[in-house]
Amino acid sequence: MDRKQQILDAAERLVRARGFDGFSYGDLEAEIGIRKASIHHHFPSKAELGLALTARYRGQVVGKLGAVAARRTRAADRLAEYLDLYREALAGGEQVCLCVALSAGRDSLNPDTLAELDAFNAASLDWLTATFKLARSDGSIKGVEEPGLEAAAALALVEGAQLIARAAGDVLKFDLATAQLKARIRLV
Amino acid sequence: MDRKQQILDAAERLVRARGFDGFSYGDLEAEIGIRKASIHHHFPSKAELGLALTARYRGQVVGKLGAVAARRTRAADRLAEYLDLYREALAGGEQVCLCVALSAGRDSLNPDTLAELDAFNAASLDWLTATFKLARSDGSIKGVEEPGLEAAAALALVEGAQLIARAAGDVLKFDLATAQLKARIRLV
DNA sequence: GTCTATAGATTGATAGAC
DNA sequence: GTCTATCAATCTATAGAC
Repeated sequence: MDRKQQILDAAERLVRARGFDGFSYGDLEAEIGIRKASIHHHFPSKAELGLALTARYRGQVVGKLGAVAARRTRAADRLAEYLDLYREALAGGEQVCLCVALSAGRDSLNPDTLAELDAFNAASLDWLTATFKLARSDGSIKGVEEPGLEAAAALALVEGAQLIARAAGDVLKFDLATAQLKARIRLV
Repeated sequence: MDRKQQILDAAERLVRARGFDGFSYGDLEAEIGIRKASIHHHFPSKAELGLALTARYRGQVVGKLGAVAARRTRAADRLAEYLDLYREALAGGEQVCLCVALSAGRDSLNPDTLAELDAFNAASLDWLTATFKLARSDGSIKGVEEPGLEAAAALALVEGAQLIARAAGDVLKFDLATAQLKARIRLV
Protein backbone atom coordinates (compact mmCIF):
# COMPACT_ATOMS: atom_id res chain seq x y z
CA MET A 1 0.00 0.00 0.00
CA ASP A 2 1.31 2.65 0.95
CA ARG A 3 3.08 4.37 -1.76
CA LYS A 4 1.46 7.46 -0.34
CA GLN A 5 2.98 6.88 3.08
CA GLN A 6 6.28 5.93 1.50
CA ILE A 7 6.32 9.17 -0.46
CA LEU A 8 5.38 11.14 2.63
CA ASP A 9 8.16 9.45 4.60
CA ALA A 10 10.79 10.36 2.03
CA ALA A 11 9.42 13.88 1.61
CA GLU A 12 9.42 14.45 5.34
CA ARG A 13 13.04 13.41 5.64
CA LEU A 14 14.01 15.70 2.79
CA VAL A 15 12.05 18.71 4.04
CA ARG A 16 13.47 18.34 7.52
CA ALA A 17 17.00 18.14 6.17
CA ARG A 18 16.82 20.79 3.42
CA GLY A 19 13.64 22.82 3.80
CA PHE A 20 10.56 22.91 1.58
CA ASP A 21 12.35 24.79 -1.22
CA GLY A 22 15.34 22.50 -0.93
CA PHE A 23 13.83 19.31 -2.27
CA SER A 24 12.16 18.36 -5.54
CA TYR A 25 10.13 15.63 -7.17
CA GLY A 26 13.41 14.61 -8.74
CA ASP A 27 14.84 13.96 -5.29
CA LEU A 28 11.82 11.84 -4.43
CA GLU A 29 12.26 9.88 -7.67
CA ALA A 30 15.83 9.06 -6.64
CA GLU A 31 14.88 8.13 -3.08
CA ILE A 32 11.83 6.03 -3.81
CA GLY A 33 12.72 4.52 -7.15
CA ILE A 34 9.66 5.46 -9.15
CA ARG A 35 9.37 8.20 -11.74
CA LYS A 36 8.43 11.79 -11.01
CA ALA A 37 5.26 11.38 -13.04
CA SER A 38 4.21 8.51 -10.78
CA ILE A 39 4.70 10.67 -7.72
CA HIS A 40 2.53 13.33 -9.30
CA HIS A 41 -0.16 10.66 -9.60
CA HIS A 42 -0.29 10.41 -5.78
CA PHE A 43 0.33 14.07 -5.03
CA PRO A 44 -0.57 16.14 -8.09
CA SER A 45 1.18 19.27 -6.86
CA LYS A 46 3.97 20.05 -4.43
CA ALA A 47 1.56 22.22 -2.47
CA GLU A 48 -0.76 19.24 -1.91
CA LEU A 49 2.20 17.14 -0.86
CA GLY A 50 3.22 19.84 1.60
CA LEU A 51 -0.25 20.02 3.06
CA ALA A 52 -0.53 16.24 3.44
CA LEU A 53 2.89 16.23 5.08
CA THR A 54 2.00 18.91 7.59
CA ALA A 55 -1.37 17.43 8.43
CA ARG A 56 0.08 13.98 8.97
CA TYR A 57 2.86 15.41 11.12
CA ARG A 58 0.48 17.30 13.35
CA GLY A 59 -1.61 14.18 13.86
CA GLN A 60 1.45 12.12 14.74
CA VAL A 61 2.81 14.64 17.22
CA VAL A 62 -0.58 15.21 18.86
CA GLY A 63 -0.82 11.44 19.22
CA LYS A 64 2.63 11.16 20.77
CA LEU A 65 2.00 13.99 23.20
CA GLY A 66 -1.30 12.42 24.18
CA ALA A 67 0.45 9.13 24.83
CA VAL A 68 3.06 10.86 26.99
CA ALA A 69 0.35 12.52 29.06
CA ALA A 70 -1.43 9.18 29.43
CA ARG A 71 1.73 7.40 30.50
CA ARG A 72 3.19 10.06 32.80
CA THR A 73 1.35 11.59 35.71
CA ARG A 74 4.11 13.93 36.89
CA ALA A 75 4.56 17.19 34.99
CA ALA A 76 8.34 16.80 35.29
CA ASP A 77 8.27 13.44 33.54
CA ARG A 78 6.07 14.81 30.79
CA LEU A 79 8.42 17.71 30.18
CA ALA A 80 11.46 15.42 30.16
CA GLU A 81 9.84 13.26 27.49
CA TYR A 82 8.87 16.35 25.51
CA LEU A 83 12.50 17.47 25.45
CA ASP A 84 13.56 13.98 24.40
CA LEU A 85 11.12 14.00 21.49
CA TYR A 86 12.64 17.21 20.14
CA ARG A 87 16.14 15.93 20.75
CA GLU A 88 15.48 12.75 18.83
CA ALA A 89 13.91 14.72 15.98
CA LEU A 90 17.34 16.22 15.37
CA ALA A 91 18.63 12.86 14.09
CA GLY A 92 22.05 13.69 15.45
CA GLY A 93 22.08 17.16 13.93
CA GLU A 94 21.11 16.17 10.39
CA GLN A 95 17.49 17.33 10.57
CA VAL A 96 15.10 19.55 12.46
CA CYS A 97 11.46 18.90 13.26
CA LEU A 98 9.05 19.64 10.43
CA CYS A 99 7.67 22.64 12.24
CA VAL A 100 11.07 24.34 12.43
CA ALA A 101 11.87 23.40 8.84
CA LEU A 102 8.65 24.95 7.53
CA SER A 103 8.55 28.04 9.74
CA ALA A 104 11.67 29.62 8.25
CA GLY A 105 10.45 29.19 4.67
CA ARG A 106 6.98 30.40 5.41
CA ASP A 107 6.62 32.26 2.11
CA SER A 108 6.78 29.03 0.13
CA LEU A 109 3.71 27.60 1.83
CA ASN A 110 0.14 27.97 0.72
CA PRO A 111 -2.58 29.13 3.13
CA ASP A 112 -3.82 25.63 3.95
CA THR A 113 -0.37 24.47 4.95
CA LEU A 114 0.18 27.64 6.97
CA ALA A 115 -3.04 26.94 8.81
CA GLU A 116 -1.79 23.44 9.66
CA LEU A 117 1.44 24.94 10.93
CA ASP A 118 -0.51 27.36 13.12
CA ALA A 119 -2.62 24.50 14.44
CA PHE A 120 0.51 22.52 15.23
CA ASN A 121 2.00 25.38 17.23
CA ALA A 122 -1.31 25.93 19.02
CA ALA A 123 -1.52 22.24 19.96
CA SER A 124 2.04 22.30 21.27
CA LEU A 125 1.31 25.40 23.35
CA ASP A 126 -1.85 23.86 24.77
CA TRP A 127 -0.05 20.69 25.76
CA LEU A 128 2.83 22.60 27.35
CA THR A 129 0.47 24.96 29.15
CA ALA A 130 -1.40 22.02 30.64
CA THR A 131 1.90 20.46 31.65
CA PHE A 132 3.07 23.61 33.46
CA LYS A 133 -0.33 23.98 35.14
CA LEU A 134 0.07 20.48 36.44
CA ALA A 135 3.59 21.37 37.57
CA ARG A 136 2.24 24.24 39.62
CA SER A 137 0.09 21.80 41.59
CA ASP A 138 2.36 18.77 41.77
CA GLY A 139 5.50 20.83 42.35
CA SER A 140 7.64 18.60 40.12
CA ILE A 141 9.15 21.52 38.18
CA LYS A 142 10.83 24.33 40.09
CA GLY A 143 9.66 27.93 40.05
CA VAL A 144 6.61 27.71 37.78
CA GLU A 145 4.44 30.82 38.08
CA GLU A 146 2.66 31.54 34.78
CA PRO A 147 1.98 28.30 32.85
CA GLY A 148 1.13 30.17 29.64
CA LEU A 149 4.39 32.10 29.64
CA GLU A 150 6.35 29.00 30.59
CA ALA A 151 4.81 27.18 27.65
CA ALA A 152 5.57 29.94 25.14
CA ALA A 153 9.15 30.15 26.39
CA ALA A 154 9.64 26.38 26.36
CA LEU A 155 8.36 26.05 22.79
CA ALA A 156 10.66 28.84 21.59
CA LEU A 157 13.55 27.32 23.51
CA VAL A 158 13.30 23.86 21.98
CA GLU A 159 12.78 25.21 18.47
CA GLY A 160 15.73 27.57 18.81
CA ALA A 161 17.84 24.82 20.36
CA GLN A 162 17.08 22.66 17.33
CA LEU A 163 18.09 25.43 14.97
CA ILE A 164 21.41 26.00 16.74
CA ALA A 165 22.16 22.29 16.89
CA ARG A 166 21.33 21.96 13.21
CA ALA A 167 23.52 24.93 12.26
CA ALA A 168 26.45 23.31 14.03
CA GLY A 169 25.49 19.78 12.98
CA ASP A 170 25.92 18.87 16.63
CA VAL A 171 23.19 17.56 18.91
CA LEU A 172 25.18 18.58 22.00
CA LYS A 173 24.26 22.20 21.29
CA PHE A 174 20.67 21.19 21.91
CA ASP A 175 21.62 19.73 25.27
CA LEU A 176 23.48 22.88 26.24
CA ALA A 177 20.61 25.18 25.34
CA THR A 178 18.06 23.09 27.23
CA ALA A 179 20.21 22.27 30.27
CA GLN A 180 18.82 25.09 32.36
CA LEU A 181 15.21 24.09 31.79
CA LYS A 182 16.09 20.46 32.45
CA ALA A 183 17.73 21.48 35.73
CA ARG A 184 14.37 22.72 36.97
CA ILE A 185 12.99 19.20 36.83
CA ARG A 186 12.77 17.59 40.28
CA LEU A 187 13.81 13.96 40.39
CA VAL A 188 11.35 11.44 41.83
CA MET B 1 27.38 54.12 -5.23
CA ASP B 2 28.11 50.89 -3.88
CA ARG B 3 26.39 48.50 -6.07
CA LYS B 4 27.96 45.79 -4.00
CA GLN B 5 26.34 47.08 -0.83
CA GLN B 6 23.09 47.67 -2.67
CA ILE B 7 23.10 44.08 -3.91
CA LEU B 8 23.94 42.79 -0.43
CA ASP B 9 21.11 44.88 1.04
CA ALA B 10 18.57 43.42 -1.37
CA ALA B 11 19.93 39.90 -1.00
CA GLU B 12 19.82 40.13 2.78
CA ARG B 13 16.20 41.20 2.73
CA LEU B 14 15.31 38.35 0.39
CA VAL B 15 17.21 35.69 2.32
CA ARG B 16 15.69 36.79 5.59
CA ALA B 17 12.20 36.69 4.10
CA ARG B 18 12.47 33.50 1.99
CA GLY B 19 15.64 31.62 2.88
CA PHE B 20 18.78 31.06 0.84
CA ASP B 21 17.08 28.63 -1.55
CA GLY B 22 14.09 30.92 -1.86
CA PHE B 23 15.65 33.77 -3.78
CA SER B 24 17.42 34.00 -7.13
CA TYR B 25 19.54 36.35 -9.22
CA GLY B 26 16.30 36.99 -11.07
CA ASP B 27 14.75 38.36 -7.88
CA LEU B 28 17.75 40.62 -7.41
CA GLU B 29 17.43 41.84 -10.99
CA ALA B 30 13.84 42.84 -10.29
CA GLU B 31 14.65 44.50 -6.98
CA ILE B 32 17.74 46.43 -8.03
CA GLY B 33 16.95 47.20 -11.63
CA ILE B 34 20.09 45.86 -13.30
CA ARG B 35 20.45 42.64 -15.23
CA LYS B 36 21.33 39.28 -13.72
CA ALA B 37 24.60 39.26 -15.69
CA SER B 38 25.57 42.55 -14.06
CA ILE B 39 24.97 41.10 -10.63
CA HIS B 40 27.21 38.17 -11.54
CA HIS B 41 29.91 40.74 -12.29
CA HIS B 42 29.89 41.79 -8.62
CA PHE B 43 29.25 38.35 -7.13
CA PRO B 44 30.26 35.67 -9.64
CA SER B 45 28.45 32.89 -7.85
CA LYS B 46 25.58 32.63 -5.42
CA ALA B 47 27.92 30.93 -2.96
CA GLU B 48 30.22 33.97 -2.96
CA LEU B 49 27.22 36.22 -2.47
CA GLY B 50 26.12 34.11 0.46
CA LEU B 51 29.54 34.25 2.04
CA ALA B 52 29.80 38.04 1.63
CA LEU B 53 26.34 38.38 3.11
CA THR B 54 27.13 36.28 6.15
CA ALA B 55 30.50 37.93 6.78
CA ARG B 56 29.02 41.41 6.53
CA TYR B 57 26.18 40.43 8.83
CA ARG B 58 28.48 39.06 11.49
CA GLY B 59 30.56 42.25 11.41
CA GLN B 60 27.47 44.42 11.72
CA VAL B 61 26.02 42.47 14.63
CA VAL B 62 29.35 42.29 16.47
CA GLY B 63 29.59 46.06 16.02
CA LYS B 64 26.09 46.63 17.36
CA LEU B 65 26.64 44.39 20.37
CA GLY B 66 29.91 46.15 21.11
CA ALA B 67 28.16 49.49 20.96
CA VAL B 68 25.48 48.25 23.35
CA ALA B 69 28.13 47.07 25.82
CA ALA B 70 29.91 50.42 25.53
CA ARG B 71 26.70 52.38 26.11
CA ARG B 72 25.17 50.27 28.86
CA THR B 73 26.93 49.39 32.09
CA ARG B 74 24.12 47.33 33.63
CA ALA B 75 23.72 43.75 32.45
CA ALA B 76 19.95 44.17 32.55
CA ASP B 77 20.07 47.10 30.13
CA ARG B 78 22.35 45.19 27.79
CA LEU B 79 20.01 42.21 27.74
CA ALA B 80 16.99 44.44 27.15
CA GLU B 81 18.69 45.99 24.14
CA TYR B 82 19.70 42.55 22.89
CA LEU B 83 16.09 41.43 22.95
CA ASP B 84 15.07 44.62 21.15
CA LEU B 85 17.60 43.99 18.39
CA TYR B 86 16.11 40.56 17.70
CA ARG B 87 12.61 41.92 17.93
CA GLU B 88 13.34 44.63 15.38
CA ALA B 89 14.99 42.11 13.08
CA LEU B 90 11.57 40.50 12.69
CA ALA B 91 10.33 43.50 10.68
CA GLY B 92 6.86 42.98 12.08
CA GLY B 93 6.87 39.27 11.32
CA GLU B 94 7.96 39.48 7.68
CA GLN B 95 11.56 38.39 8.22
CA VAL B 96 13.88 36.64 10.63
CA CYS B 97 17.50 37.45 11.38
CA LEU B 98 20.00 36.13 8.85
CA CYS B 99 21.31 33.57 11.30
CA VAL B 100 17.90 31.95 11.73
CA ALA B 101 17.22 32.11 7.99
CA LEU B 102 20.47 30.32 7.15
CA SER B 103 20.49 27.76 9.96
CA ALA B 104 17.42 25.91 8.75
CA GLY B 105 18.73 25.56 5.20
CA ARG B 106 22.20 24.57 6.29
CA ASP B 107 22.65 22.06 3.46
CA SER B 108 22.56 24.79 0.83
CA LEU B 109 25.58 26.57 2.30
CA ASN B 110 29.20 25.98 1.40
CA PRO B 111 31.83 25.35 4.10
CA ASP B 112 33.05 28.97 4.20
CA THR B 113 29.57 30.29 4.81
CA LEU B 114 28.95 27.61 7.43
CA ALA B 115 32.12 28.70 9.20
CA GLU B 116 30.84 32.29 9.25
CA LEU B 117 27.57 31.08 10.70
CA ASP B 118 29.44 29.19 13.40
CA ALA B 119 31.51 32.27 14.16
CA PHE B 120 28.37 34.35 14.42
CA ASN B 121 26.82 31.98 16.94
CA ALA B 122 30.06 31.84 18.90
CA ALA B 123 30.25 35.64 19.04
CA SER B 124 26.64 35.84 20.22
CA LEU B 125 27.30 33.26 22.92
CA ASP B 126 30.43 35.10 24.09
CA TRP B 127 28.59 38.39 24.33
CA LEU B 128 25.67 36.84 26.19
CA THR B 129 27.96 34.92 28.54
CA ALA B 130 29.81 38.12 29.42
CA THR B 131 26.47 39.84 29.97
CA PHE B 132 25.24 37.15 32.37
CA LYS B 133 28.59 37.15 34.19
CA LEU B 134 28.15 40.86 34.72
CA ALA B 135 24.61 40.22 35.89
CA ARG B 136 25.87 37.85 38.54
CA SER B 137 27.97 40.64 40.03
CA ASP B 138 25.70 43.63 39.51
CA GLY B 139 22.53 41.73 40.38
CA SER B 140 20.49 43.44 37.67
CA ILE B 141 19.02 40.18 36.35
CA LYS B 142 17.26 37.83 38.75
CA GLY B 143 18.44 34.31 39.49
CA VAL B 144 21.56 34.04 37.34
CA GLU B 145 23.69 31.07 38.34
CA GLU B 146 25.57 29.67 35.34
CA PRO B 147 26.33 32.43 32.79
CA GLY B 148 27.28 29.95 30.07
CA LEU B 149 24.01 28.04 30.36
CA GLU B 150 22.02 31.27 30.60
CA ALA B 151 23.69 32.43 27.39
CA ALA B 152 22.98 29.19 25.50
CA ALA B 153 19.37 29.24 26.64
CA ALA B 154 18.89 32.92 25.81
CA LEU B 155 20.28 32.49 22.29
CA ALA B 156 18.01 29.51 21.64
CA LEU B 157 15.07 31.38 23.12
CA VAL B 158 15.38 34.45 20.87
CA GLU B 159 15.99 32.36 17.75
CA GLY B 160 13.02 30.14 18.49
CA ALA B 161 10.88 33.15 19.35
CA GLN B 162 11.75 34.62 15.95
CA LEU B 163 10.80 31.41 14.22
CA ILE B 164 7.45 31.21 15.95
CA ALA B 165 6.68 34.87 15.29
CA ARG B 166 7.63 34.41 11.65
CA ALA B 167 5.47 31.30 11.29
CA ALA B 168 2.49 33.26 12.58
CA GLY B 169 3.49 36.48 10.84
CA ASP B 170 2.94 38.15 14.20
CA VAL B 171 5.60 39.91 16.24
CA LEU B 172 3.50 39.55 19.40
CA LYS B 173 4.44 35.87 19.51
CA PHE B 174 8.02 37.01 20.02
CA ASP B 175 6.97 39.14 22.96
CA LEU B 176 5.06 36.27 24.51
CA ALA B 177 7.97 33.84 24.22
CA THR B 178 10.46 36.30 25.71
CA ALA B 179 8.20 37.73 28.43
CA GLN B 180 9.52 35.41 31.12
CA LEU B 181 13.15 36.28 30.46
CA LYS B 182 12.27 39.97 30.31
CA ALA B 183 10.51 39.68 33.68
CA ARG B 184 13.84 38.72 35.25
CA ILE B 185 15.24 42.15 34.41
CA ARG B 186 15.35 44.47 37.45
CA LEU B 187 14.29 48.01 36.76
CA VAL B 188 16.71 50.81 37.70
C1' DG C 1 29.85 48.13 -15.20
C1' DT C 2 26.12 47.05 -17.78
C1' DC C 3 24.12 45.05 -21.51
C1' DT C 4 22.14 41.11 -24.92
C1' DA C 5 22.19 36.56 -25.77
C1' DT C 6 22.62 32.11 -24.56
C1' DA C 7 24.08 27.86 -22.40
C1' DG C 8 22.91 23.62 -19.77
C1' DA C 9 20.58 21.97 -15.95
C1' DT C 10 16.62 21.57 -13.09
C1' DT C 11 12.09 22.88 -11.73
C1' DG C 12 6.91 21.52 -11.19
C1' DA C 13 3.65 19.63 -14.02
C1' DT C 14 0.89 17.20 -18.02
C1' DA C 15 -0.43 13.83 -21.95
C1' DG C 16 -1.10 9.49 -23.19
C1' DA C 17 0.50 4.47 -23.74
C1' DC C 18 0.67 0.24 -21.13
C1' DG D 1 -0.09 2.85 -10.90
C1' DT D 2 3.76 3.34 -13.48
C1' DC D 3 5.95 4.45 -17.48
C1' DT D 4 8.14 7.55 -21.57
C1' DA D 5 8.14 11.78 -23.45
C1' DT D 6 7.68 16.37 -23.22
C1' DC D 7 6.38 21.09 -21.75
C1' DA D 8 7.26 25.95 -20.33
C1' DA D 9 9.45 28.28 -16.81
C1' DT D 10 13.21 29.17 -14.02
C1' DC D 11 17.75 28.39 -12.28
C1' DT D 12 22.95 29.62 -12.00
C1' DA D 13 26.36 30.96 -14.88
C1' DT D 14 29.22 32.53 -19.07
C1' DA D 15 30.67 34.96 -23.58
C1' DG D 16 31.34 38.92 -25.68
C1' DA D 17 29.77 43.71 -27.39
C1' DC D 18 29.46 48.44 -25.82
